[in-house]
Amino acid sequence: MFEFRVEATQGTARAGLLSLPHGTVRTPAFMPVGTHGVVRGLSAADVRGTGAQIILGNTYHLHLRPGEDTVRAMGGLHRFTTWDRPMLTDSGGFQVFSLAGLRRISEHGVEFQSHVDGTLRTLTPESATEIQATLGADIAMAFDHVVPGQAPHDLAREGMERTLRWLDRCKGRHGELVTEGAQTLWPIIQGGTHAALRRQSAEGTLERGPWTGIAIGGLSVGEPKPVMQRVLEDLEPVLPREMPRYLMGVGFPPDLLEGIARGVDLFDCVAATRNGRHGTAWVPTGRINIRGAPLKGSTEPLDPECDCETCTTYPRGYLRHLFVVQDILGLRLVSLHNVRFLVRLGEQARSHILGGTFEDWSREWLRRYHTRGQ
RNA sequence: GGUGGGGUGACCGAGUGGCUAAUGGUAGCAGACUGUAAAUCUGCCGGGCUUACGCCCUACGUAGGUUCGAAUCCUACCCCCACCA
Repeated sequence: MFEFRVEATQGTARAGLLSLPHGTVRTPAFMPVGTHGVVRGLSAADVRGTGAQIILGNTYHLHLRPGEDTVRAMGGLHRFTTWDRPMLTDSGGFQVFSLAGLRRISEHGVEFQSHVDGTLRTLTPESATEIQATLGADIAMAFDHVVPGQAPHDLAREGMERTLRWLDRCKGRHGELVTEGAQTLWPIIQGGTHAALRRQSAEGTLERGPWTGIAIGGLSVGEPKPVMQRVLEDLEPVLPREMPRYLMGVGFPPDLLEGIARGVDLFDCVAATRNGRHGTAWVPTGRINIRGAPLKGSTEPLDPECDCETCTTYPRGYLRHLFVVQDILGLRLVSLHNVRFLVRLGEQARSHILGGTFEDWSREWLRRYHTRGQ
């Protein structure tokens, strides 16, 4: 249980197998985000059909609705959602960042004004851990303090140091609550864009181990892409080889490949479903605006190279029509494609790492994506 | 035939002497979105010229008129709607 085995490497890119209570995840892998216990707009069968091996849920959102006790009473997160494969719950740490303005941070924890009904809710390292233990995903995340990408050194240091102190509390509570083998807790590296802080965060985190996996948080929150890549490069040699690395909240297709090249094994991102709902689809030649005039009347598949339901069934002109008339089917179909696109990108990267062709393939893939096809 | 109301940019619809190339919507076009407060948000939206500040044309049913100045006031005409005969 909670084993990770690196099967092959190419440069710093890795292919591996992560064993979890509800199944094994072949990495690199993209994890669709199901904040409220649903990958927005998609059924569990839809998500299974994309080849996704593991999905996320969110502590803060599931705590508000329906409440972790309700989830437990219904048999836990897997039974609740009918998703029987591995799951991970995010701790609510990201909401410290995304709900800035609705929250107040102290050493004790974070006081949120619920975005649903305005009531005051407090999340602490202990309660976030308890909620996640009750929800019962395979992996729980430590409650961290995320700061913006442009955060100055002092603020980044404060967030990073607090995250370490909170990690001790999460770990302590998790040890008390969770039966060995039922759920694992992963820590999160912070430190903003500051190399020394990142290294300090990684070392401090590893000292507090052992861990079955480690996450890199606080990236893709407003900093330039080269900065994110530099942080990953700085961190790579510091992280133990036999530990899965999860880059939180990333990303767009190129970000996946750039991350994989720098040693990342797991990703999650809302962009696949959000962009899908907003009418942007990813294809090998870049992005496509589904509502765009050029798609009117087109009988081409969205992505001729894709094997998803959307691309093998509906022409572009029809997908555009669904967005124009604002039918919910359009949101589902494009979300479905985008999720499949990222999942497949992970699958392709994996097979190229195993075959020793990752670097060339990746370079060509990125060139084509950025060139924007005909 | 009479009385009353009305004709505004692709559409709906404000405006009733200067701040009006004309409020708002809709449609259209373009863009953004990275551990989900998002089926959301932003920009453009008469034509031409200019890198830009800006400039020039055309425009509020039609034609005339009043005025320094009119979508807004006056006259005639055309058309639409309601009610009465």
